[in-house]
Amino acid sequence: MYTYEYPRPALTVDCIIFGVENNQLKVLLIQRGEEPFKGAWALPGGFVLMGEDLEEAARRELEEETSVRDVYLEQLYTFGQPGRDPRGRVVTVAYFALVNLADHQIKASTDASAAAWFAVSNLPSLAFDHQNILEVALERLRGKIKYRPIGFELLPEKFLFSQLEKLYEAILLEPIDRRNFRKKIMKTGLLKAHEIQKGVPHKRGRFFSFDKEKYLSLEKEGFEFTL
Amino acid sequence: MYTYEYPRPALTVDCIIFGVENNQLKVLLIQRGEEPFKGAWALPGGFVLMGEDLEEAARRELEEETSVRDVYLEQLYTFGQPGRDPRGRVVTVAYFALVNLADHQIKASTDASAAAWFAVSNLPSLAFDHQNILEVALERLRGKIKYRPIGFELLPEKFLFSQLEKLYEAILLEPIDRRNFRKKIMKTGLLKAHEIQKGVPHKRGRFFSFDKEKYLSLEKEGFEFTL
DNA sequence: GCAAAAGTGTTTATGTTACACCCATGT
DNA sequence: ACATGGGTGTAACATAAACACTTTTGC
Repeated sequence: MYTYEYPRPALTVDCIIFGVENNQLKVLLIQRGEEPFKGAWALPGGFVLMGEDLEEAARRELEEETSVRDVYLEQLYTFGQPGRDPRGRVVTVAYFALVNLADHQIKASTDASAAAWFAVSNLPSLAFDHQNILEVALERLRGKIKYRPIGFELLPEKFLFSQLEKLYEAILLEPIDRRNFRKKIMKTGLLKAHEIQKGVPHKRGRFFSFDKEKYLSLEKEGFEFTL
Repeated sequence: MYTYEYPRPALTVDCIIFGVENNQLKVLLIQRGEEPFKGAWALPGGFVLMGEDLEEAARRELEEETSVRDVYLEQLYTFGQPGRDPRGRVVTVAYFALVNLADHQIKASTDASAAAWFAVSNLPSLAFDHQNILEVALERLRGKIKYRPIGFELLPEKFLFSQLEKLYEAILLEPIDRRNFRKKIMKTGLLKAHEIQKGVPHKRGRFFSFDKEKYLSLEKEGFEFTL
């Protein structure tokens, strides 16, 4: 009956996957096995299939190329400047993901010849306009972490307060006052206390976890998590 | 040389155009002249051409369908759920625009048979998933107006303080304390004073304009405009 | 003189910042 | 005993919230 008769740009998804390791913010990149930019590092991504929702496509590519599953994923921005891909008109919907490295082993597969974590402060040069995309993602992460509790997605289920603090420092690149930070986070009532750390050559800290259910219900009533 | 051989979704842009009239937040809709949803109200939009950037496409459609030009425009979100268009797979990149109704006369043209402003509190039922898109846009507007000076885009170049205040009330749907509001806005130093209103049957107010240049330079130094 | 909108300051409460010392543990 | 990171409170300061009356004008 009705169909569209227009030339169509190709449509892809690209993923910016953030993780924290050694108190540094890192991004997962894959090394391209094909031309163009063969051998260069790039964001994992690929084509959106016909019956597939955009987020679904992002999750599929994420898993195919990096075996990352069940992570926080959010649409970032759509990049469609003509000329961004030498093969022709390609529009890409970028997603950014937050994973905790402790619980995710990353391995290359499918058409990615290798996958590796790079500190955002020390990136290789990237294929296509991926450097630009990554900068937009970083900006979003730095902005959003101040008013949404997404930082917890980068930590293991149970974490020490010092880990949370160093996470914020790693992302925002500015020092945090330990006492004030703890007061503010504690006042939200969203951390559950767990057992105490053991086997360390100094005073033992307490483990905490983020109470996501409680957050989601408070959020509905207008509560805002702000740093 | 290299080309992509994949089925391609059709790619469109849709625009959510906000304006304020009689202290009410309104959206510009067009009445569809074609099937599907012939006769229904919809967001103005259309196909992205092959050599065209996404924002460029949005501006073109905006002008073709509503003769709106030179307005604030920002990418909102990309909607690509299979089934959102009965004609087949269509992915749309939504943009939202802010215009001041005083300076823009809206007329229908091209394939839109009519264009009209609707109060967001009293919308007709919309074609496709446009109601959902509009809700996302409203959420963005309500969030962003609190931390970026975008409200001024909805007012004429010179405005009274009371207009600014009513604008915020119309968008946020909550009352504002006139004195505190004025103090906060004035403290930014971003309003330029102009002449005094005349011909009104009550005390005359002063006109102000927003100093965008000053804002942009302060912004670079880390200044944040927050309500 | 009345109706309508403009303009203005002070007090109180709340939130934010700055800051330094002792504690517990493994080696 | 020492090195390492964990935990804690208070005072000063800054920001936000609550609140009501007087002014000017056209009719």
